[in-house]
Amino acid sequence: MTKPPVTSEPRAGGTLSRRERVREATLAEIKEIARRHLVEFGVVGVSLRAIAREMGMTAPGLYRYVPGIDALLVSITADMYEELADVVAAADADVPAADTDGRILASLRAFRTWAITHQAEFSVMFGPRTRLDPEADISRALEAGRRFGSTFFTLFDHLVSEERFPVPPDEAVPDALRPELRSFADTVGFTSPDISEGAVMVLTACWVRLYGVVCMEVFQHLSFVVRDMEPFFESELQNMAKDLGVRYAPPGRQ
Amino acid sequence: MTKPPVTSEPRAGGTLSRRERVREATLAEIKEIARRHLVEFGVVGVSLRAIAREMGMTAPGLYRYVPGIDALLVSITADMYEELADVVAAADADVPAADTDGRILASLRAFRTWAITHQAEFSVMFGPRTRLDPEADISRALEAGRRFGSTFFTLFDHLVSEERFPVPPDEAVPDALRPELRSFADTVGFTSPDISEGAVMVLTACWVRLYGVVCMEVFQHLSFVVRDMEPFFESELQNMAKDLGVRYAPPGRQ
DNA sequence: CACTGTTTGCTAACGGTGTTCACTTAAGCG
DNA sequence: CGCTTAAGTGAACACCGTTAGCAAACAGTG
Repeated sequence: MTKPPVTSEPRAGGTLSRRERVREATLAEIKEIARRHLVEFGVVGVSLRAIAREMGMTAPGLYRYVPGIDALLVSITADMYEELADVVAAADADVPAADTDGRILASLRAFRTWAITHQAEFSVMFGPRTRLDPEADISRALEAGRRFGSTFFTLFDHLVSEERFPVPPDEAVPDALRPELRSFADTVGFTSPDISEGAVMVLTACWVRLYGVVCMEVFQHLSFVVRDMEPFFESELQNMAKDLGVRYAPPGRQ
Repeated sequence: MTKPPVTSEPRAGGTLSRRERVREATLAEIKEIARRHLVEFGVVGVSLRAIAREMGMTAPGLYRYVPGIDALLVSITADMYEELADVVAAADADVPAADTDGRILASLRAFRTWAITHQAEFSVMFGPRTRLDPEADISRALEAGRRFGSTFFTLFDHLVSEERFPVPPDEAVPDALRPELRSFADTVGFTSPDISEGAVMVLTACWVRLYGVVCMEVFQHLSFVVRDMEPFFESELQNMAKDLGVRYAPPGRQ
Protein backbone atom coordinates (compact mmCIF):
# COMPACT_ATOMS: atom_id res chain seq x y z
CA MET A 1 0.00 0.00 0.00
CA THR A 2 1.58 3.22 -1.13
CA LYS A 3 0.96 6.38 0.83
CA PRO A 4 -1.13 8.82 -1.18
CA PRO A 5 0.54 12.10 -2.04
CA VAL A 6 -1.34 15.27 -1.18
CA THR A 7 -1.48 16.27 -4.81
CA SER A 8 -1.76 13.56 -7.39
CA GLU A 9 0.06 13.70 -10.68
CA PRO A 10 -1.83 13.70 -13.98
CA ARG A 11 -1.35 10.59 -16.02
CA ALA A 12 0.88 10.16 -19.01
CA GLY A 13 -1.56 11.36 -21.66
CA GLY A 14 -1.98 14.68 -19.92
CA THR A 15 -5.73 14.21 -19.60
CA LEU A 16 -7.27 13.07 -16.35
CA SER A 17 -9.42 9.99 -16.22
CA ARG A 18 -12.84 10.21 -14.66
CA ARG A 19 -11.54 8.60 -11.50
CA GLU A 20 -8.69 11.08 -11.30
CA ARG A 21 -11.05 13.98 -11.82
CA VAL A 22 -13.39 13.14 -8.98
CA ARG A 23 -10.38 12.37 -6.85
CA GLU A 24 -8.97 15.80 -7.56
CA ALA A 25 -12.35 17.35 -6.79
CA THR A 26 -12.58 15.56 -3.45
CA LEU A 27 -9.08 16.67 -2.53
CA ALA A 28 -9.97 20.23 -3.47
CA GLU A 29 -13.05 20.05 -1.27
CA ILE A 30 -10.98 18.79 1.64
CA LYS A 31 -8.55 21.65 1.29
CA GLU A 32 -11.32 24.19 0.83
CA ILE A 33 -13.00 23.15 4.06
CA ALA A 34 -9.70 22.97 5.89
CA ARG A 35 -8.91 26.49 4.77
CA ARG A 36 -12.31 27.72 5.90
CA HIS A 37 -11.92 26.08 9.29
CA LEU A 38 -8.47 27.62 9.58
CA VAL A 39 -9.92 31.07 9.02
CA GLU A 40 -12.88 30.47 11.31
CA PHE A 41 -11.34 28.64 14.24
CA GLY A 42 -7.62 29.20 13.91
CA VAL A 43 -4.97 26.62 13.24
CA VAL A 44 -5.90 24.58 16.31
CA GLY A 45 -9.46 24.34 14.98
CA VAL A 46 -8.54 22.39 11.87
CA SER A 47 -9.32 18.69 12.34
CA LEU A 48 -9.78 15.78 10.01
CA ARG A 49 -12.85 14.60 11.85
CA ALA A 50 -14.59 17.95 11.53
CA ILE A 51 -13.71 18.17 7.85
CA ALA A 52 -15.00 14.66 7.24
CA ARG A 53 -18.17 15.44 9.18
CA GLU A 54 -18.86 18.45 7.01
CA MET A 55 -18.27 16.38 3.89
CA GLY A 56 -20.64 13.68 5.04
CA MET A 57 -17.98 11.06 5.46
CA THR A 58 -15.75 9.68 8.19
CA ALA A 59 -12.26 10.69 9.16
CA PRO A 60 -10.44 7.51 8.13
CA GLY A 61 -11.80 7.99 4.63
CA LEU A 62 -9.77 11.16 4.29
CA TYR A 63 -6.62 9.12 4.62
CA ARG A 64 -7.18 8.00 1.02
CA TYR A 65 -6.48 11.58 0.03
CA VAL A 66 -4.15 12.94 2.66
CA PRO A 67 -1.44 11.20 4.68
CA GLY A 68 -2.49 12.96 7.87
CA ILE A 69 -3.41 16.28 9.40
CA ASP A 70 0.15 17.59 9.36
CA ALA A 71 0.59 17.01 5.65
CA LEU A 72 -2.76 18.64 4.98
CA LEU A 73 -1.73 21.75 6.85
CA VAL A 74 1.58 21.86 5.02
CA SER A 75 -0.26 21.52 1.74
CA ILE A 76 -2.73 24.32 2.31
CA THR A 77 0.14 26.45 3.59
CA ALA A 78 1.85 25.98 0.26
CA ASP A 79 -1.41 26.95 -1.46
CA MET A 80 -1.51 30.12 0.58
CA TYR A 81 2.04 31.04 -0.36
CA GLU A 82 1.12 30.62 -4.00
CA GLU A 83 -1.97 32.73 -3.53
CA LEU A 84 0.00 35.48 -1.83
CA ALA A 85 2.63 35.37 -4.56
CA ASP A 86 -0.13 35.73 -7.15
CA VAL A 87 -1.77 38.64 -5.34
CA VAL A 88 1.50 40.53 -5.02
CA ALA A 89 2.46 39.83 -8.61
CA ALA A 90 -0.96 41.00 -9.78
CA ALA A 91 -0.67 44.23 -7.82
CA ASP A 92 2.73 44.77 -9.37
CA ALA A 93 1.38 44.09 -12.85
CA ASP A 94 -1.50 46.50 -12.34
CA VAL A 95 0.89 49.45 -12.35
CA PRO A 96 2.51 50.56 -15.63
CA ALA A 97 5.76 48.68 -16.01
CA ALA A 98 7.81 51.85 -16.30
CA ASP A 99 6.58 53.20 -12.97
CA THR A 100 8.99 51.41 -10.69
CA ASP A 101 8.10 53.57 -7.71
CA GLY A 102 4.40 52.91 -8.05
CA ARG A 103 4.97 49.20 -8.52
CA ILE A 104 7.00 48.96 -5.33
CA LEU A 105 4.42 50.77 -3.26
CA ALA A 106 1.58 48.77 -4.79
CA SER A 107 3.28 45.40 -4.23
CA LEU A 108 4.12 46.13 -0.62
CA ARG A 109 0.67 47.48 0.12
CA ALA A 110 -0.81 44.38 -1.47
CA PHE A 111 1.31 42.30 0.87
CA ARG A 112 0.04 44.14 3.93
CA THR A 113 -3.56 44.12 2.75
CA TRP A 114 -3.46 40.41 2.13
CA ALA A 115 -1.86 39.87 5.53
CA ILE A 116 -4.47 41.75 7.51
CA THR A 117 -7.37 40.30 5.53
CA HIS A 118 -5.95 36.79 5.96
CA GLN A 119 -4.67 36.87 9.50
CA ALA A 120 -5.05 33.16 10.17
CA GLU A 121 -3.22 32.30 6.97
CA PHE A 122 -0.49 34.84 7.60
CA SER A 123 0.04 33.48 11.08
CA VAL A 124 0.80 29.97 9.91
CA MET A 125 2.92 31.25 7.03
CA PHE A 126 5.00 33.87 8.79
CA GLY A 127 4.54 33.04 12.43
CA PRO A 128 6.26 30.36 14.48
CA ARG A 129 6.01 26.81 13.18
CA THR A 130 3.93 25.55 16.06
CA ARG A 131 2.10 22.80 14.24
CA LEU A 132 4.03 22.24 11.02
CA ASP A 133 6.47 19.50 11.85
CA PRO A 134 10.05 20.23 10.80
CA GLU A 135 10.42 16.99 8.83
CA ALA A 136 7.63 17.84 6.44
CA ASP A 137 8.33 18.44 2.78
CA ILE A 138 7.86 22.16 2.39
CA SER A 139 9.48 22.45 -1.03
CA ARG A 140 6.31 23.68 -2.73
CA ALA A 141 5.86 26.39 -0.12
CA LEU A 142 9.51 27.35 -0.50
CA GLU A 143 9.16 27.63 -4.25
CA ALA A 144 6.09 29.85 -3.89
CA GLY A 145 7.92 31.86 -1.26
CA ARG A 146 10.72 32.38 -3.73
CA ARG A 147 8.21 33.56 -6.32
CA PHE A 148 6.68 35.87 -3.74
CA GLY A 149 10.08 37.41 -3.08
CA SER A 150 11.06 37.64 -6.71
CA THR A 151 8.54 40.39 -7.37
CA PHE A 152 10.31 42.57 -4.85
CA PHE A 153 13.78 41.50 -5.89
CA THR A 154 13.13 42.44 -9.49
CA LEU A 155 11.88 45.87 -8.52
CA PHE A 156 14.79 46.36 -6.17
CA ASP A 157 17.12 45.45 -8.96
CA HIS A 158 15.72 48.32 -10.99
CA LEU A 159 16.49 50.72 -8.17
CA VAL A 160 20.05 49.49 -7.98
CA SER A 161 20.72 49.73 -11.70
CA GLU A 162 19.10 53.16 -11.81
CA GLU A 163 21.35 54.17 -8.91
CA ARG A 164 18.43 55.57 -7.00
CA PHE A 165 20.18 55.44 -3.66
CA PRO A 166 23.78 55.36 -2.50
CA VAL A 167 24.74 51.71 -2.17
CA PRO A 168 27.00 51.24 0.83
CA PRO A 169 30.49 50.23 -0.24
CA ASP A 170 31.62 46.74 0.65
CA GLU A 171 33.85 48.14 3.36
CA ALA A 172 30.72 49.36 5.15
CA VAL A 173 29.34 45.83 5.34
CA PRO A 174 30.27 44.14 8.60
CA ASP A 175 32.54 41.19 7.95
CA ALA A 176 30.30 38.76 9.79
CA LEU A 177 27.37 39.75 7.62
CA ARG A 178 29.04 39.21 4.26
CA PRO A 179 28.79 35.45 3.88
CA GLU A 180 25.19 35.53 5.11
CA LEU A 181 24.25 38.20 2.59
CA ARG A 182 26.04 36.30 -0.15
CA SER A 183 24.21 33.11 0.76
CA PHE A 184 20.92 34.95 0.85
CA ALA A 185 21.43 36.55 -2.56
CA ASP A 186 22.45 33.25 -4.11
CA THR A 187 19.63 31.16 -2.73
CA VAL A 188 17.02 33.71 -3.52
CA GLY A 189 18.14 33.95 -7.10
CA PHE A 190 18.70 37.57 -7.81
CA THR A 191 18.06 38.88 -11.26
CA SER A 192 21.54 40.30 -11.52
CA PRO A 193 23.89 37.83 -9.88
CA ASP A 194 26.65 40.40 -9.43
CA ILE A 195 24.63 42.54 -7.03
CA SER A 196 26.80 44.04 -4.35
CA GLU A 197 26.67 42.97 -0.73
CA GLY A 198 25.92 46.52 0.32
CA ALA A 199 22.80 46.53 -1.82
CA VAL A 200 21.56 43.26 -0.35
CA MET A 201 22.14 44.65 3.11
CA VAL A 202 19.91 47.60 2.33
CA LEU A 203 17.26 45.31 0.91
CA THR A 204 17.12 43.04 3.92
CA ALA A 205 17.00 46.04 6.25
CA CYS A 206 13.96 47.32 4.37
CA TRP A 207 12.29 43.95 4.40
CA VAL A 208 12.84 43.53 8.12
CA ARG A 209 11.05 46.81 8.79
CA LEU A 210 8.01 45.98 6.74
CA TYR A 211 7.87 42.41 8.00
CA GLY A 212 8.09 43.73 11.53
CA VAL A 213 5.29 46.23 11.21
CA VAL A 214 2.99 43.77 9.48
CA CYS A 215 3.69 41.10 12.08
CA MET A 216 2.89 43.52 14.88
CA GLU A 217 -0.35 44.38 13.18
CA VAL A 218 -1.47 40.84 12.41
CA PHE A 219 -0.34 39.40 15.71
CA GLN A 220 -2.07 42.29 17.43
CA HIS A 221 0.68 43.26 19.78
CA LEU A 222 -0.41 46.85 19.95
CA SER A 223 -4.12 46.33 19.46
CA PHE A 224 -4.94 47.44 23.00
CA VAL A 225 -3.08 50.69 22.55
CA VAL A 226 -3.40 51.46 18.85
CA ARG A 227 -6.61 51.24 16.90
CA ASP A 228 -5.37 51.52 13.35
CA MET A 229 -1.94 50.30 12.34
CA GLU A 230 -2.13 51.52 8.77
CA PRO A 231 -0.48 54.88 9.52
CA PHE A 232 2.44 52.99 11.06
CA PHE A 233 2.79 50.87 7.98
CA GLU A 234 2.59 53.89 5.71
CA SER A 235 5.13 55.69 7.85
CA GLU A 236 7.49 52.75 7.58
CA LEU A 237 6.86 52.63 3.86
CA GLN A 238 7.74 56.29 3.67
CA ASN A 239 10.95 55.77 5.61
CA MET A 240 11.88 52.91 3.35
CA ALA A 241 11.09 54.94 0.25
CA LYS A 242 13.34 57.74 1.43
CA ASP A 243 16.24 55.36 2.03
CA LEU A 244 15.74 53.77 -1.36
CA GLY A 245 15.29 56.93 -3.40
CA VAL A 246 11.74 55.97 -4.19
CA ARG A 247 9.13 58.67 -4.68
CA TYR A 248 6.50 58.02 -1.99
CA ALA A 249 2.84 58.63 -2.70
CA PRO A 250 0.01 58.06 -0.24
CA PRO A 251 -2.26 55.14 -0.98
CA GLY A 252 -4.56 56.07 -3.85
CA ARG A 253 -8.27 55.77 -3.45
CA GLN A 254 -9.23 53.13 -6.04
CA MET B 1 -18.38 26.73 44.08
CA THR B 2 -15.98 29.56 43.32
CA LYS B 3 -13.55 29.17 40.47
CA PRO B 4 -10.00 29.05 41.79
CA PRO B 5 -7.75 31.88 40.63
CA VAL B 6 -4.49 30.92 39.00
CA THR B 7 -2.56 32.77 41.64
CA SER B 8 -3.96 32.88 45.13
CA GLU B 9 -3.74 35.94 47.28
CA PRO B 10 -1.91 35.89 50.62
CA ARG B 11 -4.23 36.25 53.56
CA ALA B 12 -4.78 39.33 55.62
CA GLY B 13 -1.97 38.82 58.08
CA GLY B 14 0.60 38.72 55.32
CA THR B 15 1.82 35.29 56.36
CA LEU B 16 0.67 32.19 54.54
CA SER B 17 -0.91 29.35 56.41
CA ARG B 18 0.47 25.88 55.96
CA ARG B 19 -2.42 25.07 53.65
CA GLU B 20 -1.73 28.11 51.54
CA ARG B 21 1.95 27.28 51.37
CA VAL B 22 1.51 23.78 50.01
CA ARG B 23 -1.14 25.09 47.68
CA GLU B 24 1.29 27.65 46.35
CA ALA B 25 3.94 24.98 46.00
CA THR B 26 1.62 22.72 44.04
CA LEU B 27 0.63 25.56 41.75
CA ALA B 28 4.29 26.38 41.23
CA GLU B 29 4.97 22.76 40.33
CA ILE B 30 2.14 22.77 37.81
CA LYS B 31 3.49 25.87 36.15
CA GLU B 32 7.04 24.58 36.23
CA ILE B 33 6.07 21.39 34.44
CA ALA B 34 3.87 23.25 31.99
CA ARG B 35 6.76 25.52 31.17
CA ARG B 36 9.08 22.59 30.66
CA HIS B 37 6.60 20.86 28.37
CA LEU B 38 6.18 24.10 26.45
CA VAL B 39 9.91 24.25 25.82
CA GLU B 40 10.19 20.57 25.03
CA PHE B 41 7.11 19.94 22.89
CA GLY B 42 5.90 23.38 21.85
CA VAL B 43 2.68 25.04 22.78
CA VAL B 44 0.55 22.22 21.35
CA GLY B 45 2.41 19.78 23.61
CA VAL B 46 1.19 21.32 26.84
CA SER B 47 -1.67 19.29 28.30
CA LEU B 48 -3.26 19.02 31.70
CA ARG B 49 -3.32 15.24 31.57
CA ALA B 50 0.40 15.03 30.86
CA ILE B 51 1.18 17.49 33.62
CA ALA B 52 -0.99 15.57 36.06
CA ARG B 53 0.62 12.29 35.01
CA GLU B 54 4.06 13.66 35.71
CA MET B 55 2.90 14.90 39.10
CA GLY B 56 1.43 11.55 39.99
CA MET B 57 -2.14 12.73 40.06
CA THR B 58 -5.10 12.90 37.72
CA ALA B 59 -6.16 15.70 35.42
CA PRO B 60 -9.38 16.71 37.19
CA GLY B 61 -7.35 17.31 40.32
CA LEU B 62 -5.57 20.17 38.59
CA TYR B 63 -8.84 22.00 38.34
CA ARG B 64 -8.49 22.79 42.03
CA TYR B 65 -5.55 24.97 41.06
CA VAL B 66 -6.26 26.13 37.56
CA PRO B 67 -9.57 26.92 35.84
CA GLY B 68 -8.45 25.16 32.65
CA ILE B 69 -5.67 24.76 30.15
CA ASP B 70 -6.23 28.16 28.57
CA ALA B 71 -5.91 30.02 31.83
CA LEU B 72 -2.79 28.04 32.67
CA LEU B 73 -1.18 29.07 29.40
CA VAL B 74 -2.15 32.67 29.96
CA SER B 75 -0.68 32.49 33.44
CA ILE B 76 2.70 31.08 32.42
CA THR B 77 2.78 33.59 29.58
CA ALA B 78 2.48 36.35 32.14
CA ASP B 79 5.31 34.72 34.10
CA MET B 80 7.45 34.74 31.01
CA TYR B 81 6.80 38.42 30.40
CA GLU B 82 7.87 39.12 33.95
CA GLU B 83 10.99 37.02 33.49
CA LEU B 84 11.87 38.82 30.27
CA ALA B 85 11.28 42.19 31.92
CA ASP B 86 13.62 41.14 34.74
CA VAL B 87 16.32 39.94 32.36
CA VAL B 88 16.25 43.13 30.34
CA ALA B 89 16.19 45.30 33.46
CA ALA B 90 19.13 43.35 34.87
CA ALA B 91 21.15 43.79 31.70
CA ASP B 92 20.39 47.48 31.83
CA ALA B 93 21.41 47.69 35.47
CA ASP B 94 24.67 45.85 34.76
CA VAL B 95 25.99 48.83 32.82
CA PRO B 96 27.02 52.00 34.67
CA ALA B 97 24.02 54.25 34.92
CA ALA B 98 25.74 57.14 33.21
CA ASP B 99 26.55 55.09 30.10
CA THR B 100 23.25 55.48 28.28
CA ASP B 101 24.67 54.15 25.03
CA GLY B 102 25.99 51.01 26.64
CA ARG B 103 22.74 50.44 28.53
CA ILE B 104 20.71 50.65 25.35
CA LEU B 105 22.88 48.18 23.50
CA ALA B 106 23.00 45.84 26.48
CA SER B 107 19.23 45.88 27.01
CA LEU B 108 18.43 45.20 23.39
CA ARG B 109 21.00 42.45 23.12
CA ALA B 110 19.57 40.91 26.27
CA PHE B 111 16.17 40.94 24.61
CA ARG B 112 17.47 39.14 21.53
CA THR B 113 19.50 36.66 23.55
CA TRP B 114 16.54 35.79 25.71
CA ALA B 115 14.38 35.41 22.60
CA ILE B 116 16.68 32.98 20.81
CA THR B 117 17.39 30.99 23.94
CA HIS B 118 13.66 30.82 24.75
CA GLN B 119 12.13 30.31 21.34
CA ALA B 120 9.03 28.48 22.51
CA GLU B 121 8.33 31.15 25.10
CA PHE B 122 8.98 33.97 22.67
CA SER B 123 6.62 32.40 20.16
CA VAL B 124 3.65 32.42 22.48
CA MET B 125 4.51 35.87 23.78
CA PHE B 126 5.23 37.68 20.55
CA GLY B 127 3.72 35.40 17.94
CA PRO B 128 0.10 35.02 16.90
CA ARG B 129 -2.37 34.25 19.67
CA THR B 130 -3.24 30.82 18.36
CA ARG B 131 -4.16 29.23 21.63
CA LEU B 132 -4.67 32.11 24.05
CA ASP B 133 -8.34 32.86 23.83
CA PRO B 134 -9.15 36.55 23.36
CA GLU B 135 -11.48 36.69 26.35
CA ALA B 136 -8.80 35.72 28.82
CA ASP B 137 -7.61 38.11 31.47
CA ILE B 138 -4.16 39.14 30.31
CA SER B 139 -3.77 42.09 32.63
CA ARG B 140 -0.77 40.60 34.44
CA ALA B 141 1.00 39.97 31.15
CA LEU B 142 0.19 43.48 30.04
CA GLU B 143 1.59 44.92 33.23
CA ALA B 144 4.82 42.94 32.81
CA GLY B 145 4.90 43.97 29.17
CA ARG B 146 4.69 47.55 30.27
CA ARG B 147 7.57 47.00 32.65
CA PHE B 148 9.53 45.33 29.87
CA GLY B 149 9.01 48.37 27.67
CA SER B 150 9.72 50.88 30.40
CA THR B 151 13.41 49.98 30.46
CA PHE B 152 13.67 51.05 26.86
CA PHE B 153 11.40 54.04 27.26
CA THR B 154 13.48 55.41 30.09
CA LEU B 155 16.66 55.09 28.09
CA PHE B 156 15.02 56.61 25.05
CA ASP B 157 13.93 59.50 27.20
CA HIS B 158 17.54 60.20 28.06
CA LEU B 159 18.39 60.38 24.40
CA VAL B 160 15.60 62.84 23.77
CA SER B 161 16.51 65.14 26.65
CA GLU B 162 20.17 64.98 25.68
CA GLU B 163 19.13 65.91 22.14
CA ARG B 164 21.15 63.09 20.70
CA PHE B 165 19.28 63.02 17.41
CA PRO B 166 17.14 65.48 15.47
CA VAL B 167 13.56 64.91 16.56
CA PRO B 168 11.23 65.30 13.58
CA PRO B 169 9.02 68.35 13.99
CA ASP B 170 5.33 67.73 14.48
CA GLU B 171 4.64 68.83 10.93
CA ALA B 172 6.69 65.86 9.73
CA VAL B 173 4.38 63.41 11.50
CA PRO B 174 1.60 62.19 9.20
CA ASP B 175 -1.76 63.38 10.45
CA ALA B 176 -3.20 59.90 10.58
CA LEU B 177 -0.34 58.76 12.79
CA ARG B 178 -0.66 61.46 15.44
CA PRO B 179 -3.58 60.17 17.50
CA GLU B 180 -2.12 56.67 17.41
CA LEU B 181 1.24 57.89 18.63
CA ARG B 182 -0.44 59.95 21.31
CA SER B 183 -2.48 56.96 22.45
CA PHE B 184 0.63 54.79 22.45
CA ALA B 185 2.64 57.27 24.51
CA ASP B 186 -0.18 57.70 27.02
CA THR B 187 -0.91 54.04 27.55
CA VAL B 188 2.69 53.07 27.81
CA GLY B 189 3.32 55.70 30.46
CA PHE B 190 6.29 57.67 29.33
CA THR B 191 8.65 59.08 31.88
CA SER B 192 8.23 62.57 30.50
CA PRO B 193 4.60 62.97 29.53
CA ASP B 194 5.27 65.92 27.24
CA ILE B 195 7.34 63.90 24.80
CA SER B 196 6.80 65.01 21.24
CA GLU B 197 4.97 62.94 18.68
CA GLY B 198 7.99 63.03 16.40
CA ALA B 199 10.09 61.39 19.08
CA VAL B 200 7.57 58.63 19.63
CA MET B 201 7.49 58.05 15.90
CA VAL B 202 11.23 57.51 15.86
CA LEU B 203 11.01 55.18 18.83
CA THR B 204 8.35 52.97 17.30
CA ALA B 205 10.25 52.82 14.03
CA CYS B 206 13.31 51.55 15.89
CA TRP B 207 11.31 49.04 17.83
CA VAL B 208 9.66 47.69 14.69
CA ARG B 209 13.05 47.02 13.16
CA LEU B 210 14.39 45.12 16.12
CA TYR B 211 11.16 43.26 16.68
CA GLY B 212 11.16 42.30 13.01
CA VAL B 213 14.68 40.97 12.95
CA VAL B 214 14.21 38.99 16.16
CA CYS B 215 10.94 37.52 14.92
CA MET B 216 12.56 36.43 11.69
CA GLU B 217 15.30 34.76 13.66
CA VAL B 218 13.11 32.99 16.19
CA PHE B 219 10.45 31.98 13.69
CA GLN B 220 13.22 30.75 11.42
CA HIS B 221 12.03 32.32 8.22
CA LEU B 222 15.50 32.54 6.80
CA SER B 223 16.98 29.49 8.46
CA PHE B 224 17.34 27.62 5.18
CA VAL B 225 19.27 30.46 3.61
CA VAL B 226 21.08 32.09 6.52
CA ARG B 227 22.96 30.21 9.18
CA ASP B 228 23.61 32.90 11.72
CA MET B 229 21.22 35.80 12.16
CA GLU B 230 23.32 37.63 14.72
CA PRO B 231 25.10 39.80 12.14
CA PHE B 232 21.71 40.91 10.85
CA PHE B 233 20.63 41.85 14.32
CA GLU B 234 23.87 43.71 14.98
CA SER B 235 23.56 45.48 11.65
CA GLU B 236 20.05 46.59 12.54
CA LEU B 237 21.27 47.67 15.93
CA GLN B 238 23.97 49.70 14.23
CA ASN B 239 21.44 51.35 11.92
CA MET B 240 19.24 52.16 14.86
CA ALA B 241 22.18 53.55 16.81
CA LYS B 242 23.08 55.84 13.95
CA ASP B 243 19.54 57.20 13.69
CA LEU B 244 19.39 57.76 17.42
CA GLY B 245 22.80 59.32 17.88
CA VAL B 246 23.93 56.40 19.97
CA ARG B 247 27.57 55.35 19.92
CA TYR B 248 27.57 51.76 18.64
CA ALA B 249 30.01 49.23 19.99
CA PRO B 250 30.23 45.61 18.92
CA PRO B 251 29.11 43.07 21.48
CA GLY B 252 31.76 42.72 24.15
CA ARG B 253 33.08 39.33 25.10
CA GLN B 254 31.44 38.51 28.43
C1' DC C 1 -21.98 -10.71 -19.75
C1' DA C 2 -19.08 -12.41 -15.83
C1' DC C 3 -14.71 -12.04 -13.66
C1' DT C 4 -10.82 -9.60 -11.52
C1' DG C 5 -8.19 -6.17 -9.45
C1' DT C 6 -8.23 -1.57 -7.67
C1' DT C 7 -10.16 2.33 -5.35
C1' DT C 8 -13.05 4.07 -1.96
C1' DG C 9 -15.17 4.46 2.22
C1' DC C 10 -16.89 2.26 6.32
C1' DT C 11 -16.77 0.34 11.28
C1' DA C 12 -14.22 -0.76 15.18
C1' DA C 13 -10.63 0.14 18.01
C1' DC C 14 -6.56 2.37 20.59
C1' DG C 15 -4.70 6.09 22.80
C1' DG C 16 -4.73 10.86 23.43
C1' DT C 17 -7.06 15.47 24.80
C1' DG C 18 -10.29 19.05 27.99
C1' DT C 19 -13.88 19.17 31.15
C1' DT C 20 -17.85 18.14 34.47
C1' DC C 21 -19.91 15.68 38.26
C1' DA C 22 -20.41 12.93 42.20
C1' DC C 23 -17.88 11.02 45.55
C1' DT C 24 -14.32 9.79 49.18
C1' DT C 25 -10.52 10.92 51.87
C1' DA C 26 -7.77 13.77 54.58
C1' DA C 27 -6.30 17.95 56.61
C1' DG C 28 -7.03 21.89 59.42
C1' DC C 29 -9.73 24.64 62.60
C1' DG C 30 -12.50 25.79 66.50
C1' DC D 1 -12.40 15.62 69.41
C1' DG D 2 -15.87 16.57 65.98
C1' DC D 3 -16.96 19.28 62.09
C1' DT D 4 -16.04 21.94 57.99
C1' DT D 5 -13.75 22.30 53.92
C1' DA D 6 -10.27 21.49 50.71
C1' DA D 7 -7.90 17.96 47.80
C1' DG D 8 -8.00 14.38 44.86
C1' DT D 9 -10.27 10.35 42.39
C1' DG D 10 -13.10 7.65 38.99
C1' DA D 11 -16.42 7.60 35.67
C1' DA D 12 -18.29 9.75 31.95
C1' DC D 13 -18.89 12.76 27.72
C1' DA D 14 -17.26 14.70 23.69
C1' DC D 15 -13.66 15.60 21.08
C1' DC D 16 -9.03 14.48 18.49
C1' DG D 17 -5.40 11.48 15.04
C1' DT D 18 -4.48 7.17 13.37
C1' DT D 19 -4.45 2.06 12.10
C1' DA D 20 -6.51 -2.39 10.66
C1' DG D 21 -9.74 -5.08 8.49
C1' DC D 22 -13.64 -5.41 5.63
C1' DA D 23 -17.41 -4.47 2.16
C1' DA D 24 -19.08 -2.10 -1.69
C1' DA D 25 -18.49 0.34 -5.89
C1' DC D 26 -15.83 0.92 -9.85
C1' DA D 27 -12.93 0.16 -14.21
C1' DG D 28 -11.25 -2.70 -17.32
C1' DT D 29 -10.67 -7.41 -19.56
C1' DG D 30 -11.69 -12.11 -21.35
